[in-house]
Amino acid sequence: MDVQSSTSSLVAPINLDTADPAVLLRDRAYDQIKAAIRLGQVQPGQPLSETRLSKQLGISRTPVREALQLLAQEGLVQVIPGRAVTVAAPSLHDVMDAIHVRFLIEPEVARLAAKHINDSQLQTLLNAQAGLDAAISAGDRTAWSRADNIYHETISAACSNQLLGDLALQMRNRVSYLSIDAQGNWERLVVCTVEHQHVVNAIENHDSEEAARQMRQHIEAYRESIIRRLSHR
Amino acid sequence: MDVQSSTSSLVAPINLDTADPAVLLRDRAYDQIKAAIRLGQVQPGQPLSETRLSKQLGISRTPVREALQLLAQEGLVQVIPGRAVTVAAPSLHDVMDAIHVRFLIEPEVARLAAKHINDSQLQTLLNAQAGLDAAISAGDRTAWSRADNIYHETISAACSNQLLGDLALQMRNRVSYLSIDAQGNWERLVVCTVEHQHVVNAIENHDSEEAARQMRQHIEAYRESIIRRLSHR
DNA sequence: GCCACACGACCTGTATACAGGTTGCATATC
DNA sequence: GATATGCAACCTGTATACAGGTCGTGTGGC
Repeated sequence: MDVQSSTSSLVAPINLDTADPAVLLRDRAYDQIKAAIRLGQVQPGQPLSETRLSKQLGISRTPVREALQLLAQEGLVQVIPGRAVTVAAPSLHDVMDAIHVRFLIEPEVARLAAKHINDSQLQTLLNAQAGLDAAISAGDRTAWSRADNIYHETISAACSNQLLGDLALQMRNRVSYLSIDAQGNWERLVVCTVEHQHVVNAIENHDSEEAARQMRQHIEAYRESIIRRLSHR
Repeated sequence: MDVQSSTSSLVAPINLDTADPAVLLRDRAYDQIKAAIRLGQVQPGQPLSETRLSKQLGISRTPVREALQLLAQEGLVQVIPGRAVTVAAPSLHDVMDAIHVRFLIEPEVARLAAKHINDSQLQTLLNAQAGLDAAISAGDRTAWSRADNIYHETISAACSNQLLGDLALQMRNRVSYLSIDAQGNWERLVVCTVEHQHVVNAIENHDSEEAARQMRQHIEAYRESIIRRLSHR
């Protein structure tokens, strides 16, 4: 079967009438394409034709093109000039490089978050953790993934260094859509949830060093789970 | 005087005949605009009109627009949707955030570079250091800046983690064009050159820990020089 | 049966056209 | 003289048009 068949529309058309016209089409296209990649609706290596996407989204090529370039800058798609745009298919080496960066950045994000988090953010974080726990109990991968996103976004937002927080999210997004990632491995998700709880506890206690330590452990465990999974095959 | 007067062309027209047609106009526009910002030919806060730039470069708005969006993603320009694109004018807080990230990343870059640098890269690095020394002796700011760029680019390239190296360069570019930066302060440049030498020595000896330590000290000294300079006024 | 080549569909990169909104200035009004 | 108002230039966001190149297919030759 042709994987790039246009029979299955990867993205829903953008409703130009109801949506807020102040939101740029570029940004809406960006969100839709990014979501499609993260939900695994398009596989790594698969081509993303500007023309086809623009038809599916019901807008012109220009905003689609701009959205793809944003995604390329973030490493989610790969642009081969003059030929094609494909969903990025990072090598194992690339993945390890990204994890290395996460290992440098995220413990510091957690440390700062423990210091600077405000009440409302803390509440969001606790809710996200509760969502992770609930998803584990219910055996619901999708719900877990959704809560996980909120979890990481909240910590990043709480770290009081927007640049650092954004980088942390970007590094995470670079690999989180890959099948190599935790999503596929239920046992890893269970352990991961416990690790998350440790970080939350430290942040709730405003214990910066502990938060950093727990996050470091979390990333390290994440790294090892990937290595283990690969050598397993 | 009108700072955005079009009498002084900020960028040179792109020669469409001689240049390699395989290089996208977008990338050439990107290089030109980036250079203009880094050379201080356009000041932070100053508007960059797509229309005017496209006329000055002799190309259409499309590639100019794409170049500006790349620069926006890297934090060199700020886009205010529907209104204007301006040269980014980061606040002191923003600058400190970027330095914080550099403090996390660059020591690791130096550590890895000490491990993985190859002979050709090492030669380039030694040449760059010689260029820094020579520029100091000659009192030539421009030459120093040029050698400094090569210096940092070489270390980043040598660190064997392209993502990390690219991030390091990006964080540096975010602030290096500001007047707050070292460029304006000759004494800082002299000290900076010595610090660079220490890093080079460690890398040449393949002493990873020492390279990381020296780079950490370098960033810390850089941070303090900025604070000192600001409180000075 | 296998390889070379030509054709055609498609796609990207760039240019241009159009619409809506913003800014700044000049004029009018109080 | 200060403030409100209307207008005009300009600028961005989006759509569309055009040119060149790439890839796959199918045909012809061996």
